Amino acid sequence: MSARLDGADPWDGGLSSDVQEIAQQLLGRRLSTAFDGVVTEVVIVETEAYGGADDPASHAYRGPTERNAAMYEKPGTLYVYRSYGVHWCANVVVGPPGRASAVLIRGGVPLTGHERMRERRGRADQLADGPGKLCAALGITGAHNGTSLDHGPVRLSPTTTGDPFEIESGPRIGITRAVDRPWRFTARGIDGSSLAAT
DNA sequence: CACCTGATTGCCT
DNA sequence: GGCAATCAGGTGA
Repeated sequence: MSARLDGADPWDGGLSSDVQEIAQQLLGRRLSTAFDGVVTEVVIVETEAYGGADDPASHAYRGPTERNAAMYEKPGTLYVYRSYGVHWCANVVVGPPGRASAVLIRGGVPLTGHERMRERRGRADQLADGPGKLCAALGITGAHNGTSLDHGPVRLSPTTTGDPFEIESGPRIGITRAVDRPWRFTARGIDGSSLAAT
């Protein structure tokens, strides 16, 4: 399996209705923040697709709530929620509006701002290899929930790094409902070694 | 209102 | 591998 964006807006047209497709297309793209004048950036290497009312594992399965409100916003909106009362997890809302499907960003490879990310994580390794770790490394918090990934404080690049990779799929992690759906996607072949480091 | 669970992480044995 | 941390949402009395 392979995925290319070819410059097309991944949230437009028919693609928007297929959250699994988008989840795979987000692999290899860059997620970045620039707080206090310091840019931190990772390459997305692991994602999970979550549907709306049709997905028992989705936060939107039981309809709109105060927490999941951002999921009902337009595609390209950032949905951040608190996990286990401790961590933050970031999702990319995908279309169409009102469907409330989103892609959880589960892991990334550090690309820019390693020093700042090490400070935020309090350690030098495993900076972004988990949804909570990734948010911590980039400084993403609930304050950014509902912001635009196109114009907001948290940005998602429209293209991939260009590095070749293969996509592996498997069951989603940490859920108890709809565990049979293989909606977790991992980019195999991206380890950061060939990516520019700063 | 009380209780339970969870799209996790990191420290402990 | 086990388990505590820590809290909002969901469930039920």
